[in-house]
Amino acid sequence: MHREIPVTSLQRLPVYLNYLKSLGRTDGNISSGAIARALGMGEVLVRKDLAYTPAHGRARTGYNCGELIAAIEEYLGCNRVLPAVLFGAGALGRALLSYGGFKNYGIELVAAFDCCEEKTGATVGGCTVYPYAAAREVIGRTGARLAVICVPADVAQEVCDTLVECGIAAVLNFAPVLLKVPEGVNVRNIDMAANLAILASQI
Amino acid sequence: MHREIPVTSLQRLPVYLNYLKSLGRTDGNISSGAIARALGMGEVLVRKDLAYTPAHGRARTGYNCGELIAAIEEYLGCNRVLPAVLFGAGALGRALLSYGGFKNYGIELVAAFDCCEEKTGATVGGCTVYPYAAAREVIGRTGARLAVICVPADVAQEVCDTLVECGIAAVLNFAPVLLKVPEGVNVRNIDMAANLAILASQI
DNA sequence: TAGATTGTTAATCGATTAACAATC
DNA sequence: TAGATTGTTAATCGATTAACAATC
Repeated sequence: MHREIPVTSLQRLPVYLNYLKSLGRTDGNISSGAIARALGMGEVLVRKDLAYTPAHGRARTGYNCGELIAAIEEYLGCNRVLPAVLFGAGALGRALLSYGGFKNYGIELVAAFDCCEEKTGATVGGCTVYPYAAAREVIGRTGARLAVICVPADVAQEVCDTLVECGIAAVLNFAPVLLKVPEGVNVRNIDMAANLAILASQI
Repeated sequence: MHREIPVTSLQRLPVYLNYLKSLGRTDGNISSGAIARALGMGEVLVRKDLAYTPAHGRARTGYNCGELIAAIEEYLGCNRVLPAVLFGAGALGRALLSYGGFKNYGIELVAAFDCCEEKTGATVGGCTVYPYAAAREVIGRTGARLAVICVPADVAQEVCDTLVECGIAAVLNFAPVLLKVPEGVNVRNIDMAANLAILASQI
């Protein structure tokens, strides 16, 4: 029936979701054309993207706002609660632990880890910071399959290897290194400095 | 001669740069094939990407490591120092202010702004935190054309409008909103929660 | 020279856009 | 009904990959 969603489409779903939520109304309809104009994209693209979700538009009227939001949230899995762990309780790590935005997508940071003894034992954003040695036990106990890496670049691969061993299936990596992982483990990289550099080079 | 670089290629240049630097040698040669294997990409793609920079490989020997690093750095403008400002001195903003990685790309955060009076006046990562009212003066004085937005989603557009008025040409936006900007202003978005959600949905 | 590697031109692949029939 | 809008099939566009001549 439907082919698997392309990553490009998947990346746009949270954009639609943010926009729809920002409208602040769950009743009434909205057309793909209206969404497209608001976000500066093609309307066919919007319809194609939404077709991967359980959303179902109606000719002449468009999509019901509330239903559309619910459909995207269901597709992205915002309704279940998925536990995630974070490695590296530095400034960025602690910022992420304090950040409330993950719960909108049904993700909860349940534990943090740091190699530095001074940081372990503390609680940040409701998460206890454990030493690395506790990783296997805590990951096993919480059932986390999702991890965030905020450690310095030179130890990121080592940390990642440990995570994979502990059964982590997906990693959001903030360290500026390309992590080597076995097939079946999914990695997304966010290099904030590189993103700023790309903008700078275009000025 | 050369067409303008596609954004996809531009995004890979920092990846090559990180990898080459991680090798820790500036003498000796490296082939596009070796880079490709290490990073899991096609070797023709690597050569095409590098062809946008001033790098010049030699048949049979490949690229000189030091020259290649220098060429990518030159292309990305890592050698000049470009001033940038940051809006929103919350946990994420402060983490970015303390982060040392921008200087590798010739970018320096020179000032921060926050609407909260309690935060203004402080110094984080060598940056003074100013009130919003000082934006025009400080941006004018520093000559910053690059800005980072770390404010909550509901005020991001407002902050962005101010920035554009102050002559900012490029914005790195961490708020989960699609910013409306006039033509000629470049925006890149980093939605950290959405990135984690994309991974989570694929588990 | 022979062979490895570059740089470039042609082919392929996938994503976006255009066209349009279905339908409310 | 007429017209707006969806969902889908075909066309286009751009990026990646393959093929290959140049060359060190």
